[in-house]
Amino acid sequence: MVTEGTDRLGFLIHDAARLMRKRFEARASNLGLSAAQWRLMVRVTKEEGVAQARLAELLEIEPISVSRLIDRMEEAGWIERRADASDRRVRMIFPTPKARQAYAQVKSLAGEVYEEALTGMSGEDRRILIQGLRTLVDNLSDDETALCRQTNKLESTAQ
Amino acid sequence: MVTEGTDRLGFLIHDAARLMRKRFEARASNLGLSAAQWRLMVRVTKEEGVAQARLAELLEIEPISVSRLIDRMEEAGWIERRADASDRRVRMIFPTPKARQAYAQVKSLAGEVYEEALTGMSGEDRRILIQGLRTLVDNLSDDETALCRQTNKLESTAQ
DNA sequence: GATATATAATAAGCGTGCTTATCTTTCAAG
DNA sequence: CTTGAAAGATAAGCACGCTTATTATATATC
Repeated sequence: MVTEGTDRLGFLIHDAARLMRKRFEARASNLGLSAAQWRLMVRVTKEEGVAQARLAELLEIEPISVSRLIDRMEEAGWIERRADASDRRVRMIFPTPKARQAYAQVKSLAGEVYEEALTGMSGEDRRILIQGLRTLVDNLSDDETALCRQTNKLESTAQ
Repeated sequence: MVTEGTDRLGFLIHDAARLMRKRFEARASNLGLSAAQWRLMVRVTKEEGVAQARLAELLEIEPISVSRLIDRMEEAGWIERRADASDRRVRMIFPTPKARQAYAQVKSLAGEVYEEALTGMSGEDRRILIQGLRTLVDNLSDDETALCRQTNKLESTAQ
């Protein structure tokens, strides 16, 4: 089954992700919040006190990447590490008051970017685009992370 | 107009791009070719002898990024720099025989990844997904790069 | 209880993007 | 010509992802 334009899919998605990140960061530049930091902030806000290792699972990045992302976010005053009394290996991550205050603002800012991105598309086409992206992500997710994906789905329906 | 799931668009596209790059690079690992290097190789193959500054425009990345990408690709034997006789500031970029030989193989490899990504989607949904991504990229492209996008479109229809 | 394995976090170093600054070369204005 | 602006390439240094290795702590097994 050959759909016209499919041979550019990788380039298209790469460009879409890049432009979306760029537009978001331009909007959030006054806050000094990057797209990666925003992704982490969403998780930490929904699940306060989460351990770094769990964050790495949720964000599907490596623990070391979380560690350094959190270094910068802690320095910028977005989150703070606290020791876990029951397991001294663990650092529990909490949003700061600054993060809690900024959350709603950044969320609506992200919504604006999405609306700009989808301008000119019908509701039905938007639905198919989103669903197509979900299918694509499912198709490309490794089997060994399937359990983790299930968990994410349950959470996202609960939000 | 609120379409269900739209509030996750940024996360979805980010994940899709990440997984696609990851899957491609896993497949191309025996060749030692990254996704970024493949994007550049496609351009250089279609337009031999292109200058680095022009490559930066085509790829929509910064000239310095092209410079370092090419450093590594030259070292790996994918491309070569040649001096431009008429303008000694310019480095003309050519694919090596090795690149020409690998091109078809990598192209079909990319096609396989796209097919895996789209598994389970109807032809019509694929068409809408691709068109939606095109719309999104157009919507988010800055006005100052509009001329460049026009150029790209003309080229891609000609391929 | 001692020891082996597993887990949480971090360190070191690389790839690919970025911004800002510098160097060389070209070209245009006087 | 000369001089100054523009353009091509690169350097330096940062963000955010990665792999591989290390340290500290928990836990399981003998």
